[in-house]
This record gives sequence, structure tokens and C-alpha cells, in this order.
Amino acid sequence: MNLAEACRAVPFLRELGETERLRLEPHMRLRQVARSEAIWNTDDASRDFTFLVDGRVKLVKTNEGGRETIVELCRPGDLLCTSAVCAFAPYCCSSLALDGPVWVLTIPRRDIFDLIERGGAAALSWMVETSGREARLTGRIEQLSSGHVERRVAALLCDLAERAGTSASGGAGTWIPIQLTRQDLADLCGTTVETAIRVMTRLSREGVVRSAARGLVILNREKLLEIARSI
Amino acid sequence: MNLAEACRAVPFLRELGETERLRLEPHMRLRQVARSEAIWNTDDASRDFTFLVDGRVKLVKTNEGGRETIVELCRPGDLLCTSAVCAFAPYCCSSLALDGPVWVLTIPRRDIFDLIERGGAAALSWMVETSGREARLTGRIEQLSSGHVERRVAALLCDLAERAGTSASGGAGTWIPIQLTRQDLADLCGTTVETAIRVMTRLSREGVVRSAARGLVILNREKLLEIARSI
DNA sequence: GAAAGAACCTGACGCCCGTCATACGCTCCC
DNA sequence: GGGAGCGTATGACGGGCGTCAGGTTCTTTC
Repeated sequence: MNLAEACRAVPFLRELGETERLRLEPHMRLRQVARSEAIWNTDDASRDFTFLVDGRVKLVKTNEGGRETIVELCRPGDLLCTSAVCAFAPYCCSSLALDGPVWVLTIPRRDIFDLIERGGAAALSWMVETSGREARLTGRIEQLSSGHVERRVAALLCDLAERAGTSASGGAGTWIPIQLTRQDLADLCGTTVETAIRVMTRLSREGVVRSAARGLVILNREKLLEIARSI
Repeated sequence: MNLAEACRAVPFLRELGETERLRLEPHMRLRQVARSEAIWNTDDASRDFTFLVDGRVKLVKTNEGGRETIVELCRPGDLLCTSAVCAFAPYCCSSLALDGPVWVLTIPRRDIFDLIERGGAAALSWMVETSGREARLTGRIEQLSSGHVERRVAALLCDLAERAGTSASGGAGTWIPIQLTRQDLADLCGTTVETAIRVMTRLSREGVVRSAARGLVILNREKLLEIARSI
């Protein structure tokens, strides 16, 4: 993976004018992150803006009792959490490579601030990029707002199907190429690993989903939507 | 309420240079919104960026089964939901005045895009403003991630105390000057109105909170924090 | 001041869900 | 090949919670 390929994989960078890109390139750092390795940890000083070039990353908050919440599941092309970087504050979440390998590209805060300060299409692109993230976060809040775990799981899986699903080979269902443990599902849906296991086992038994190595298949997407949308 | 007062009440506008402010002022619209009236509704076309000048606004998503989620409780000075405006898309949530009167100031999308495109401190301010909102939304996701309703309610009330609380007169506890119905609490915490009522009744009985007209008092903030933080 | 509607409250019931314990299978490392 | 650790799974249990029904209190409007 080289810098040119990485820039092409990230919408914000792909859309930069050549002048801006050439100005930023000396400051870009591209690195590979092993599976389960952290890109940053909670309380680390923030310094760079981070783009996800390839692979999957989860952003995790941990409360003082030790309970973990996956706040966001990021996908290739995404700009990762910016609030700490903008605020010159330590990170309030961790970011972890979900499955590997993961490639990330970082650009120092100073250089992005210079870029935005110059205005132009780059500043507008940043605005649009970060407003897209806002929409996804509000969607997550809505997903989490049902009092029934099965509905929360269904809402999450529907969203993953929408955003990352492809047709399964053999034409049966929707393939989600993301390797989530039951613990990950529990952390995404605000429940315990035992309950997440029971929900997935029940959905499998009912022929709604099928777990697989390296991802899962949604066999009955309409049923899942129906579960997610019930009051 | 006039335009100058409104600009002073909104951090992003207050920090604009005079040149930029003068350029924007002809396009600003300041209006009052009655209690429970919508500023916009779901599926309305988006056109303007909206700042909350005074009062409280809730942003509500409604799923197809009719269940409502309060995605965010906005406070004076906040920039309201930008994702639809940036995406030239219809709104995917409603915004409602929580108690009245509420004052909002709108600026057409075109004019803010021009402002950001020109760069400078205004573009940087926008960046910081929207990253602050991201932090609040991820905090909301963490609040919602416990499987116990009482913990979710406690987490919400602690957050409200932090962000809007003042010392109660007579020195007893923290006064939260926000008039939330039990249904509002339920919609904020992903539960039903009956359960929200039971939780608040129990917390009142235990001397942790006291409901009042136009808001509530947190009598035992440490106890509430302990509930919120338990695993 | 009365009536209507909204909001708060309580009871009963059944099931969902968290908690704790335990077992099994798979992967990785020595 | 065996052991350790991780991940999936199941059982038992008690309480939390959603649902439905009905009652009380408060606020608003006429």
C-alpha cells in the first residue's frame, strides 16, 4: 500500500486539488495496524487527524465500571473521531483494528487546520465529511433506543447490510464481510455477551441469519427489517 | 430579542469577524418558536443552517413503528443538526421547541458555504463547533449503552446536571432548569413512559432527585453518579 | 369555576434479560 | 501433540421491564 493508493481510497483526500494534496503529502503518515491493535487509546494526547484507508476500526468508550461501548464501527474512507483533535484534548475513546490488516493515514492537526483556514473546496469537503459522520451517529442513537435487545441487534444488522453488504454467493441473502464477535455485537447493542449469543442463536434457528467465518449472511432481510422497525 | 443580541448569544456568530458578520447579517432570520412547535419536521426540505439562540430544542427521530427517540437535547448557542443541510437532503429528524419561548436564527446554506469557502477563522470555528457536537453525540451513545433503564436515566441526569445545572436555591442540590415530561425522559433513555415514571418515582422516594415545576433538582449527585457508572 | 386533556402514577402479569456457573470447540503457541 | 486462552453456547434463577388497564392530579381553555 503506498500513499497514492491510500489517497485514492479516501474520499476527502481523493477530492483535494493537486495543489493542496502536494502541500499535505510530506506530512502524511501511512501505517498498518495489526488486528486488535490500538491506533490510539483513551487519554492518549491527540495530535493528528486519522483517516481509515482499509480494513475496519471500532471506536470504543469504556465507563468507570469497565463496561465497553462500541460507539462507532468505521469503514474504509472514513475520517475517524475528530473531537479530541479539534479540541486539543486527550482522546475520550479508543480506536482498535477490528480485523486485519488495517491501514490508516494520519495528517497532523496543524496541516489540516492550515488547509481549512485557506478555505476553498477542501474546507467545504471537510464540512460535508463531518456532517455525514453526524448523521451516522444520530442513526446509532436511534438504533440503541429500543428497550428490546433483539430489536437493537436487528437494527444494527440491517444498518450493516445497508452500508457494507453485498450479494451472497449463490444468490442467497446478503453477505456482511465484517468479523464481529458476540462480544462486539453486545458492545454495539448495549447488552451482555450471553444475551447477544442467545439472540443470534435464535435468529439463526429461525433462518433469519447465518453466522460464518469472517462475517455473516442475512438470509431474510425483510424479516430482520420487520423486527427492527417494530415499536 | 434583536439580531445583535442573538449574535452575541451564539458562540460561532459571536466569534465572527466584523467583516464576515456584516456580510451575513442581511441573510439572517431570527424567529420565535412557541412551545412544542416544530422548527422543522422530518422530510421537510432543508435550506438553512439553524442556531439555537434561547430556550431548549429537542431533535426527534421517529421509526416506522411510531416509536420516538430524542436524539439530542439542544441548548442555547448550539448549531442544530447540519447533516441534511450539508447533503442537500430532506431532514431525517424533527426539531421541536421543548419549552418556550424558543428563539432560533437561521442562515441560508449558500451563505454559510460561501463563508466556509473563504476560509479564515470562521472555517476553523465551524470545524470546532461541529466536532463538539460529535463529542456530545458519542456521549449520548455511551449513555444509551447500558442494559438497565435506571442506569440510563441516571447517566442522562448526570449529563444534564453537568451541562445545564446550577446550584439550587437554599443550597440543596443541583437545579436543572429543563422541563422534561416523563415521556421525554423515556424517549431520551430508550424506554417506555411507565418505566420512566417508575424510575423517577423510585429515585424521588430514595431522596436522589426531586421533581419540580419547570425542571428538577438533583439532591444526591454522588449517588446518581454511582448508579450511572455501575457496570 | 368547570370540563377536557395531558401528565403522572400504580397494579398485575408474563417474559425478557442480566448474572453466575459451566461446558465445548477452535485457534494459537510452545 | 498438548495446553492455554478465546469465543460460542447453554442452564438456572431472580428481578427488571414492557404491556395493558385503570386511576389520580395538574394544567389549560372556555
